[in-house]
Amino acid sequence: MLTEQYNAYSFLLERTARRIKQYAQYQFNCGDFGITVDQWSILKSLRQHADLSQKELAEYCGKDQPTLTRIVDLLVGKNLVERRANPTDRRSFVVHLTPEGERKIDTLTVNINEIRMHAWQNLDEADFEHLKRILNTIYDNLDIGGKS
Amino acid sequence: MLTEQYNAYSFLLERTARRIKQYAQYQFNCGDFGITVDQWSILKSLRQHADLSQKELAEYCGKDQPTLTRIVDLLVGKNLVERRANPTDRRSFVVHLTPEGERKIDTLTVNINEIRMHAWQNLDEADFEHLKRILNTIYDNLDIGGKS
DNA sequence: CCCATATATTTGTCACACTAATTATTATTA
DNA sequence: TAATAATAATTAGTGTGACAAATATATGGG
Repeated sequence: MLTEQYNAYSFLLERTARRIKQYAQYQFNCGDFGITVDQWSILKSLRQHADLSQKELAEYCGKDQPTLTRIVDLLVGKNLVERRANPTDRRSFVVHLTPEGERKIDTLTVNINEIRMHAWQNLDEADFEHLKRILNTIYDNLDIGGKS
Repeated sequence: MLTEQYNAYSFLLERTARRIKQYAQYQFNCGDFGITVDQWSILKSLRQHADLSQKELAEYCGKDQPTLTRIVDLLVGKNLVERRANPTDRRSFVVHLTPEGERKIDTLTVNINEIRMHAWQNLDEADFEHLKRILNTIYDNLDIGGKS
């Protein structure tokens, strides 16, 4: 049965993704960063695009809205971001980095970049290009709703 | 900042893995398979290696033991597997496919292989080889405990 | 045999993903 | 304008992942 191999590839991909996250989270914990890997990705997104609405933030980070709501809850609890009224739409908030959030980013950026780098040892530019193309191909193959 | 790109690669990999699982689960739900993607991977493992202990099963599936315990609980609840006493070690069980579990596998295998295949359209053998090598390299780069 | 240590499983807690349903608000259109 | 549909955010429910602690059993050295 030849199609069995696709199961194997899927497995390999999921396993590797889990390991990347697990490794990063492990290092986060060792360094007492006081934050999870996913929370960090929200902060980083806000640094690059200030004051996004939760919906925009969800899309940008590739998370769904309920998940994003909860992550924002946790970040609010840590005083790293705050919800501000959206002047043009009272249904939505904009998520704003607090000064403490800004400081957190400045403090951790170098450490975290170094942690992230570990995954990619022994690989070269050509590998990255391959990987990027392959992953994007897969991603496009699986567009369920066609909402993009 | 050059190291930022590694964040992007990590993001891409996690996003693609999520999408693969999400797509498969979506199709599982559409087909009323009555089972999750992870539960399916347990059943498949048992088909290939009958009557593994939970620890062996966890290792083989790449899940940790508490997670596996809970998935087995769910499968037991659906009468697809059963826990049997391990004759050589009273601490452990062996997980055994019930006739209903066997039937479930036979019924779904063809459908699921087809679902899995969708992810890999527009890719060729060389791509698979690249991907496999790159993912395994990353996996090996991130061995935390060195327990393998 | 007794004790310390190791192992297999379970339980508890927190975080995240997905679905469905709810609420409040905005946009549309009849 | 009034009714309807669409949208942003939330909540609830289930499943999964990681980690720590608890329990029961095995195994080794004295």
